[in-house]
Amino acid sequence: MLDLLIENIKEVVPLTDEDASLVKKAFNPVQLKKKDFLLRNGEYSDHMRFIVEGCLRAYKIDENGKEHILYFGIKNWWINDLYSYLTRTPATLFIQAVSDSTVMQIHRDQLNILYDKIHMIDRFYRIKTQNGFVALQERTINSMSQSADERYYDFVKKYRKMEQQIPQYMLASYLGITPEHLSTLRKNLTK
Amino acid sequence: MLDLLIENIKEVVPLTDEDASLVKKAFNPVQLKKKDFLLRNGEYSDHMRFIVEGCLRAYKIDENGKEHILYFGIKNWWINDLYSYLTRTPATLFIQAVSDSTVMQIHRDQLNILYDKIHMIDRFYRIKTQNGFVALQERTINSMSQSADERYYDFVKKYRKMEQQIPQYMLASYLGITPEHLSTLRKNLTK
DNA sequence: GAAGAAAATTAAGGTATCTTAAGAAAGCTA
DNA sequence: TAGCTTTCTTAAGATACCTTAATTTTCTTC
Repeated sequence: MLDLLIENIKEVVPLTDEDASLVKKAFNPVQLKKKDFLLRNGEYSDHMRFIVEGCLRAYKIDENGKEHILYFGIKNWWINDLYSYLTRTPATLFIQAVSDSTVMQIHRDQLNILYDKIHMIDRFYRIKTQNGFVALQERTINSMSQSADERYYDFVKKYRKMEQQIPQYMLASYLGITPEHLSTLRKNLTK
Repeated sequence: MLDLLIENIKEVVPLTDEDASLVKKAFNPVQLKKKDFLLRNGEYSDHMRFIVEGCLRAYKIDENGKEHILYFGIKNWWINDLYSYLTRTPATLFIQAVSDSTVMQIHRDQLNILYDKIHMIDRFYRIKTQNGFVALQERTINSMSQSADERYYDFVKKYRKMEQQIPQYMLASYLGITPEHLSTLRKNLTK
């Protein structure tokens, strides 16, 4: 499990063996059963989290009680309520296991120590966050310029693997439409 | 102009005088008249850019020829087509001056040198990007869970200053609605 | 493998936002 | 200040997507 994490980092920045060993010591595993919560609205998010196995979703519940999924995460992805983590305020997001999952997490205090000791850790999270920003921006553009069926079609094309792991009503929530509407879209697409 | 830039960095990370001097040498000014482009679709985005004065917008034109504004930037903000910058692919965004503006920019090659020399520069962009990510995520949530008039109301409340600098049709584009619709929303709000 | 729970489908009526088009207001430039 | 261009408004008809509710299908659990 730790090896996957170190590999993930080394794909982006170099680490000495000593660095890698420091990193390994700082992370702890969390096991989640399907539907378990990694984080709930109102709790503090004091960890950065890496998915070793499984599938999770980050979502928000609005004032009308509706769920809005912000993103999914699978093996090798990072997932968090970054706002809550950075500002040390209670989480506004829920993070829940879509299937049985394993996550490696590091406490903020530990990570801050690593930032100071290892220049490349700062760089790693810079690059990861930049990539995440770009992906989120892409999504923002698409949700502004495309219709629901185009967004659905693109999602399936891009994340076929993920699409097979998650129920349709979650995909609908991610796409910003109702499950009923997604259902009729699918019917019309296969016609 | 360079002082504003250094101040902006020092608000987030410490810099020695020597560091600051290296940073200063690496940035160059760009003057823009209203409606001038800092970047156009198809060009390469080889610089990171900091706004010293004025107001700019980053937008995309979709396949139907419609503009979608991703964000505005004012004094003290960073603005770029980060995707293009990071992947060295032609820009998909336009960045244009909404009013006469001054921008300080650094070439990727120069910035990469700074990253290696100054740990704190890696950290600075990590933190800036994390903040940007969080802001973009906030926007994504709002566009999924709020109606157009709520989004308009929130924007005005949050960015009163900016709202006064930009024409309404740009605000409509940012909010993801037509200028006609924004116009009717405004009429109904003040009633 | 039966019973209950969760998810997906279908369809009818409703609403937010869009499209088109035309006219009014405001902002530049000579 | 006049004339031209850009921006904003108004309104009517169109459409994408929503809401509600009932039915069917699939998944879970004992």
